[in-house]
Amino acid sequence: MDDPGRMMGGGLMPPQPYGMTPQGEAPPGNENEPRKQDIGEILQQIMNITDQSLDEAQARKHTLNCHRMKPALFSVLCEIKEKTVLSLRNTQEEEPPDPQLMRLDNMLIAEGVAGPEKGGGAGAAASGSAAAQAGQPDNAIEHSDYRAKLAQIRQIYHQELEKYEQACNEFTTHVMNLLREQSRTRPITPKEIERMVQIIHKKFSSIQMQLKQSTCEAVMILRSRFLDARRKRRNFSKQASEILNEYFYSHLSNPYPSEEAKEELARKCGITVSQIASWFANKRIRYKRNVGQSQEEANLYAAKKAARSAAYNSAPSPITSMDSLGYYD
DNA sequence: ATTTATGATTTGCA
DNA sequence: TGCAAATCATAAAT
Repeated sequence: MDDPGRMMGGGLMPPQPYGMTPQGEAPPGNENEPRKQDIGEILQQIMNITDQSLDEAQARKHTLNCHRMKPALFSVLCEIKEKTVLSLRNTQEEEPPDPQLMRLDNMLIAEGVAGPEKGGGAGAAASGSAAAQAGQPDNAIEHSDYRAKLAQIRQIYHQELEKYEQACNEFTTHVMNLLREQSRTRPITPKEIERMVQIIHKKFSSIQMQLKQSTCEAVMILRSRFLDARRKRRNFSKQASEILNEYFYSHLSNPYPSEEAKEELARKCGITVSQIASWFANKRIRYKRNVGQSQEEANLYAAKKAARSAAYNSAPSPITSMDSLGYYD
């Protein structure tokens, strides 16, 4: 008999399935190659995106977004980010209020530039009341001039500030849109967007600080120009000159007002006692220099005084005290 | 642009 | 310290 076993044995030889690989380790090299290539390509496209025209870029973006590898790329980026974000964690610094900026802000408010719009400024009001004992057209004129200039500065300041504010907002929304759009392609947390916004604001606020700086400078210059006595001399008001001249020509024989008289004149003219003294010193020396020419003026004021005396005699005015010194001559 | 008027400062005197 | 005189600096007029 035959040997079925043999047959069996031979027959049992497992058939070699050609071309049939055990599943699993099949084409790792085979498919990895094109994937790498894809990513490189995609990255290249991303890099090039800024060089392209808008329409083109739009189209490319679209194809990128629809690319079958996009989710993979996204997750890779996520992974990378996961690793690096830890190192970025602590870059979250508290925003310390800049002392310099606060100084500028305080000053602008104090000067009435940054504060309430039509308040007129506390400083101006204070100095105004300090000098408001007697009606003083002189100071009032100077003050209104000062106020006008200050208002001008304030207007420009607010104008510029608003401009910056607007530009900042515009830029911020622009960047936010950009980031939001990019967040479809790469992972961006809201925190990051917030941080970016903060950075932008910081940049713009530094520009604003420059504005505040120069505004402060302008205010300082304005102050020194108007409020410093010596810098820019201002003539006394017509009224003050009248009063002084009347006194001078009424006391031509002895044009040396006493301390009390000086105070009275200072009060009436709205200037200081030392200014009165200075005025009389100048007047005396300049009168003496050319008595002839001053004679006309002397007559003028003598006539005025006479007229005033007559007016007083018929209807006494509420003005009192030292004024009566002008009566005799 | 130049001159004059005028308020402020400086100097020296008593 | 208060003043005269000279001088400075700027506003106002020419």
